[in-house]
Amino acid sequence: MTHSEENYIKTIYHLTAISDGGISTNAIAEKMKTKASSVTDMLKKLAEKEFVNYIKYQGVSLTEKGKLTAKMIIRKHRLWESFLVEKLNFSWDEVHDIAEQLEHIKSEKLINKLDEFLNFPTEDPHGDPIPNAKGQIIAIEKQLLSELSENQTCICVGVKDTSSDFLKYLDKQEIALGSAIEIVERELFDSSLTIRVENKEITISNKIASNLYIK
Amino acid sequence: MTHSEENYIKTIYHLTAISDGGISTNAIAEKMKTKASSVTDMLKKLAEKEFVNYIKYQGVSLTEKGKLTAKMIIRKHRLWESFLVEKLNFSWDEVHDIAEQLEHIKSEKLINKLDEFLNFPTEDPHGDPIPNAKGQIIAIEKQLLSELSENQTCICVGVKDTSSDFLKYLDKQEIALGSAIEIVERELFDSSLTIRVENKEITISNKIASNLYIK
DNA sequence: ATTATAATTTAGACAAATCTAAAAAAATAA
DNA sequence: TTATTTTTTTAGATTTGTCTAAATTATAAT
Repeated sequence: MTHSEENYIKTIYHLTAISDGGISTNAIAEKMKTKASSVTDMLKKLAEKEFVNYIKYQGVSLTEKGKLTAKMIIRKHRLWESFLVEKLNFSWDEVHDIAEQLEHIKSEKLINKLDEFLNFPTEDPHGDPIPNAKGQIIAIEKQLLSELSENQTCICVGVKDTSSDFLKYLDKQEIALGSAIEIVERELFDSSLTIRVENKEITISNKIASNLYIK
Repeated sequence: MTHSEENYIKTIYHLTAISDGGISTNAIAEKMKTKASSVTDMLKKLAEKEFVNYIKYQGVSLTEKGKLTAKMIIRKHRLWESFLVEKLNFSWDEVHDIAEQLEHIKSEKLINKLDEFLNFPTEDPHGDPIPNAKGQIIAIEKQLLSELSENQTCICVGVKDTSSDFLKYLDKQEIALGSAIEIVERELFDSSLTIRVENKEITISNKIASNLYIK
């Protein structure tokens, strides 16, 4: 498994989660910032190695072997992110790029010892579930803040968008995983929300609210 | 800097420590288990990038830039080895291969935070010095056990050979960094030593004694 | 000093991962 | 249904790091 092969498999896995049916060559190319022709080449190789089901012009999907491989890469990525935040005191907007590198380190023993060292966390610093050593994912129940109505209260359990800009905005507003949020008012015109967090009232746009997972 | 370039620079650095003058193409090829022609190709590239001084047929040496690069790679390698042993409870014979991968992770911030997390260690699990953030190496005074005479006592501070076989042998004999060792008898015929470690008397060959650093 | 051997470099080839440009197939619109 | 546009694939080139085999240079031996 090369780094490149692993990156393709991971990308296909993530794209599968948000769209049904075969994943298109272009969708992969766009996500990976590469050219469609490069994607076609790689899909042939991954099909040859039985990580994907691929039929020309008809998109691609992961085989069981491919899915397990993807989940193990994601497990590594999220465990390393947890390590960086929990143990090395990185902030949650800094860890993605480093974890992108660390996820390719090859050693089953390492990742299982890291898991133990971190006390078998079930979610990473962004609230995303961490697959266990068998590749199983126990997803917690969650919904978007934008789906709640006035006067309801909830706990922030994750973010949908994980861009640095969004995460820094949340830091500024003192919204973190575990924060208690109460919906004070919903504006009908633009669906913006006035919420109470940490005893402060702030107004957030619908775009913000629809990128915050709560329960 | 590619992984391959980093590996060549590291190898040249290590070979420089044990031999004077220019490092030969063949020496590098042997150490890296590759072919001399591949080494020649890479030396040209490294010279182009000013990591090495290279004159055809006359061997190679690191420039100041190359030396600093080498030391930063070694810093990463040894800090990760320390992490694996201290925090993840790996034994000292298991960490080399994993650290070979981890040493290529690119993030200055990561390595400095790791350094801090480990409390700025000065030696790795094999007793080798860890270069600091500026690339400075503070080497501790040490000599080989084989150089000591009868009745002298000392403390084990490192190993010269770091092969898994040797380290496992030491584990079996309960010799670790920090162990107090007393020379009970030296056999003239083969220079083997009878030593007292952890209140046990054992006999070790000269080969063992000349791979143990003590002070 | 000449010859033989060893070390090193060059030349040319290959695999992996990428790209551009052109061709082919599929999807969409008229 | 035909034409146009978009998507996808192919063909051929490029870069990186490697290799083998041949040529060159250096070293050692007689």
